[in-house]
Amino acid sequence: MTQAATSASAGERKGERTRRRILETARRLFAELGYERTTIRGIAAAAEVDKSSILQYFGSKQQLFRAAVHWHIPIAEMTTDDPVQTVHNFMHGMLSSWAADPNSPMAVLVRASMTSEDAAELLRHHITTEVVDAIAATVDDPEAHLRASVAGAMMMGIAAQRYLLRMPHIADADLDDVLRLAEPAIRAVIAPAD
Amino acid sequence: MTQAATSASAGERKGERTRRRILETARRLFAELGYERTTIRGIAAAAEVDKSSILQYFGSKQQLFRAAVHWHIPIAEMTTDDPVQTVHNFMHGMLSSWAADPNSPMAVLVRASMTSEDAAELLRHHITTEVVDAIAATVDDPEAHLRASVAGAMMMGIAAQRYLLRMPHIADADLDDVLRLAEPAIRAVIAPAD
DNA sequence: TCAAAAAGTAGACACCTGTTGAGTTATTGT
DNA sequence: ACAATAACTCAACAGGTGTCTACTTTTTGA
Repeated sequence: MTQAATSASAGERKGERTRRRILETARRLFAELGYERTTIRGIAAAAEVDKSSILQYFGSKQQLFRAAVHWHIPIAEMTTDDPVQTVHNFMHGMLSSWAADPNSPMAVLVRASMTSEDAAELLRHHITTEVVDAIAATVDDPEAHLRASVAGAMMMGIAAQRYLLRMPHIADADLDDVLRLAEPAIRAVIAPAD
Repeated sequence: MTQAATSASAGERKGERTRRRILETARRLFAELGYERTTIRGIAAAAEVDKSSILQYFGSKQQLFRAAVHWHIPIAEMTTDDPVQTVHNFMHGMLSSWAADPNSPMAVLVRASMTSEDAAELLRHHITTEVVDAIAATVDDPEAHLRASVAGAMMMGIAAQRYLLRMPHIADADLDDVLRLAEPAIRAVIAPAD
């Protein structure tokens, strides 16, 4: 029982495990409470770690937050020549990912962006360079970027009210029903030709 | 110079003036910073009032917040028989009111609802009973409430990204352009007949 | 096996929070 | 003019925050 017993699975340093546990717990709490109400002491208690360890690993609360909300959107696999299909991919991808994991980095960031300028700037940059630009590229129209932005805002509004705010009717409905109502509308925004 | 000099305009008690100044300042700060980051001391300093006066007038921070976000939507004047007109009234009314006053009670509440369950509950109740139910009443469809909710979510998404998050393209565009793109889409959600 | 390095812990710090209660000043009705 | 009352101010409390430093324990590589 020298080393193999506790360090578990792969030849993974012990620190990696706790680092990941901190990150997962932080994501969960940031998602539930927002940036301000989430405390380092709270994360430490939930992750069964000392508060000092968190600072040791991530430096500061801000840096921990940045690490927690870092995510990647597989744009290449979502954008197609067909706007109908593209809208469906984005919409379904976003909503089902939020449904599967209420603590998804994007949900956390959206929530925090309302009260933290730092978070807002991260979100603006991410959404603009990855989502809006990608959608706009598939739209042949002088207002392509505005159309993509409006469509993105609509999607985010639906996602926010369903998963973050949990508004009565929209949160209770089946995902398919929401998509069935929303998709044609969003398509109308980005597809001027129709 | 006994009383008319300082108590100003109407036969208004002195307390009314400061009460209103506190409320306006609170609205502004709650809008800029959200619920958590807005402090009673900060409001007191900005309103040039002692911190204790705020508690004297409103009891607690929560009660001050509730007073600050209390607003009324003139639904009766907005809903018509024509869904096209109704959608326009709601959309234009909401966006232009946010444009005119960035510290409108609704904007403040939307911002705070992301991090405060108390604020979220206020928003849910207000939106559901006033906006969603009103729109749903004009739609003849078994899914009327869901349709109204999805439409409302879209509107809020646009307003939030334009005025709260200040997303690049959607915040820079003319209001008319945004309305021109968004209205037909939202109409498509609540008017199944078309 | 055993020193070196990594990981984890305890305690304190300086600061800021909402809230309270007692005391002071200004404004009111008569 | 003057007592009654409303409006306001001051100082302090009890609790919570992020972060730092010094220390102890555990894990690691030769």
